[in-house]
Amino acid sequence: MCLEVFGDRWSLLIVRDLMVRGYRTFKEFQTSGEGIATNILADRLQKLEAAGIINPEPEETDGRKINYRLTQKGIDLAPVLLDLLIWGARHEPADASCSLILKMDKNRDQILSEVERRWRERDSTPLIPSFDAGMARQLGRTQRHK
Amino acid sequence: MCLEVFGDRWSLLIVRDLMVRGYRTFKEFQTSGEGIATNILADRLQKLEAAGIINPEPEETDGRKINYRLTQKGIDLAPVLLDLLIWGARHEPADASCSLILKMDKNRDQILSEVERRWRERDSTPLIPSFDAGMARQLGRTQRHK
DNA sequence: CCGGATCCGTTTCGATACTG
DNA sequence: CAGTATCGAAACGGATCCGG
Repeated sequence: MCLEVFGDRWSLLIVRDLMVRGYRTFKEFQTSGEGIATNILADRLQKLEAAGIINPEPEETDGRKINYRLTQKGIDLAPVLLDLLIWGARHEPADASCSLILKMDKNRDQILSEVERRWRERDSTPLIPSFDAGMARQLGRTQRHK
Repeated sequence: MCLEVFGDRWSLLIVRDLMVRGYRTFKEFQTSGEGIATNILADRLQKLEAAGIINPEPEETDGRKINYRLTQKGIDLAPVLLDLLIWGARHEPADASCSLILKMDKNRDQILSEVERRWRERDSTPLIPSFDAGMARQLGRTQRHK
């Protein structure tokens, strides 16, 4: 079942940050600005691992550090996220990045293969900025208290 | 933000049942087999309405009955669900319907326009059975107690 | 009957503090 | 840095009640 990923407020954000931004470590997620609590973060990382979506690999140079990385199954979520992004752009009040995102609908396949290439080659340079911006807006925390 | 839909265990199931199966009424969702509590169901229907994803319209012949229906914004979620389904089929242990679903990847556009046509013409006949089966397997409740 | 609303016990979440 | 421990807050689930 995929309700470990969807049906949860954080898992999708983690996947996004791994895929679109170049996040790798516990710390990066923690200070991501979304304000996830450490225990929840730890729990979600575990569950995503159990679901075969991410994989923790100790860094070679420094055994203490752990680098989380999407598995093939994880990177295969890219089409879902991209469609979600397009959906949001289409129905959100107009905004600068929306027209850019809607253009992405046209080169859908091209963008997806670019995402996959980056993942395969461990290329962590920032992805298309409007992709990131759109994702942030679309999936951003809903600021629920104070 | 779209976290009213994703980031919740039930909303996506409701959208699925509206889109793929022909569900329309409170009762149908309630007895859907997923075992949603009536208060939660009422709450989610309200929230989906507030998000502009569904629309309640009283039936003409019988004012008591209410028919819930996806809005344009709601039916536009079809690509996301379809990709989610394909993702699940690709990574779930092989199963009869998987190969069918993977074929859907090829006629993605065709299937999406068929879904939209059904919605536009209020055609509630069952959709491609393997679509439904896949969705049920993919999004089905995780049987969490007893 | 249908579409909820209300009450209440239980489970899960989340913020903060703390630890190896 | 990468997590546990704790504990109050919120969400959930079951049962029951209610208006049309």
